[in-house]
Amino acid sequence: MLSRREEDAYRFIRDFIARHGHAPLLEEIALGLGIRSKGTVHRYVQAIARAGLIELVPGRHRGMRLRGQTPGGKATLPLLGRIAAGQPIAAIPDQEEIDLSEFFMGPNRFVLKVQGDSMIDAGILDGDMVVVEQRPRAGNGDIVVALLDNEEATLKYIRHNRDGSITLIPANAALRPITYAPERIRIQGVVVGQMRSYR
Amino acid sequence: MLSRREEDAYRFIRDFIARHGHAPLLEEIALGLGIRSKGTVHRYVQAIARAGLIELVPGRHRGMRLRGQTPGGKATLPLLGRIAAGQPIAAIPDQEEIDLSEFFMGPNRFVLKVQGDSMIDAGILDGDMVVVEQRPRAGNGDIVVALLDNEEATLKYIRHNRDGSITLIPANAALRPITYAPERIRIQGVVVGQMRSYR
DNA sequence: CTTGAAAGTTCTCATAAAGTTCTCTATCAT
DNA sequence: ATGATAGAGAACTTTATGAGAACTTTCAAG
Repeated sequence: MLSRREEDAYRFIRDFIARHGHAPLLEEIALGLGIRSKGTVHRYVQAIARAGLIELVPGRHRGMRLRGQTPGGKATLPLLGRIAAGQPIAAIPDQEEIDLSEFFMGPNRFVLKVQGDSMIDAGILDGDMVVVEQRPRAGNGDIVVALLDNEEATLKYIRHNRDGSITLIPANAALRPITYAPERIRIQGVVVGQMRSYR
Repeated sequence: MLSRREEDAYRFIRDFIARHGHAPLLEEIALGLGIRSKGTVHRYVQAIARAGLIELVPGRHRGMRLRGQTPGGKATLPLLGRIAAGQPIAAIPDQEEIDLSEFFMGPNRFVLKVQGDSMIDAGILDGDMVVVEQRPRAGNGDIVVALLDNEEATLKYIRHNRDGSITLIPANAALRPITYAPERIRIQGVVVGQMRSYR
């Protein structure tokens, strides 16, 4: 359990490492927190290490390493900023941390692993995970998990037509949209998120 | 069996922790309940602790911790199975769960919001979040955050050439790979994950 | 390989801020 | 009446925060 300033120091260290690629000096932390005494900063760093959030190499300059934990065991990562071609990383002022559980969690949700390339032009690749919210209805343009004739499940864009029929539209130039009678389609859920892990 | 006001205080504490990530001060609770005496609040907090609803670290500022945490706070979603065009959802036996923190969390990681289309063919779209692991070196084919001339940050595939030069390769047919002298490039990190939220 | 500046470590001191313990008063239902 | 519930506030203790001196170790320049 860190105190307020200790937490400030921890966040500073974390962002500093992400931005610079190496840990800050005590004096740099002090500057960042508006403190003049590096002795005080040292005390904070020790507390953070004792809390298990960083690893220390005593004596060594910049001798801190992050550990893969966050305060409170919460699944949060620092949101450093935006990256765009042609500009350095622009800090996002309003939001400092992204909470993975808030990003994806919700009632009636589950995850599916995607196989195939039918949604590749929508940025959903083979092997990706999609977060699906179970829901019997969807809006036009939603990406849905649709069960066709109670046999085939597919991941497609959906469009409800005037005549009541339903068109499932793949995001892949090699595939064609197909229109079905509404009774042949059952919507199992709507895609609300997508994630991918590079190994 | 808390009294009415004790229950009020408990609810306030719970909400406060959910909102701020740390426990409130006695004075903050007092303010929230419209009480002026922190002595009174202290009595309530003690009662709540005696009832086993929170854990106290005596003396410590903000020294409260929730107990009996609802498991709803865990960042896991059920992994139902695979979805592929042409087949029903193939249930994965043993209702697996996917832990978002394990999926993305790790030391030295941070998140960037992507702007632009330079990696669109790699399934990284404008507005996506990428999880970056800070690391000064990358392997061929990794997607990296590269700082060019200490000025421009970009997201590209990387290739190390025989002669020591470095080629940054966009995943967008409209853009061309460019080769740079190694001293012009600094690798800020390697993309280890990507996520997107549909609203 | 030496050496000195820079960085980390260990203290002590001071003050502000927060928690703890009291006592006192008032209301209200039994 | 009596005990449970509410609240105020004073007095006191402990933490949290910060400054800075003195010292040791690291690191890089020569």
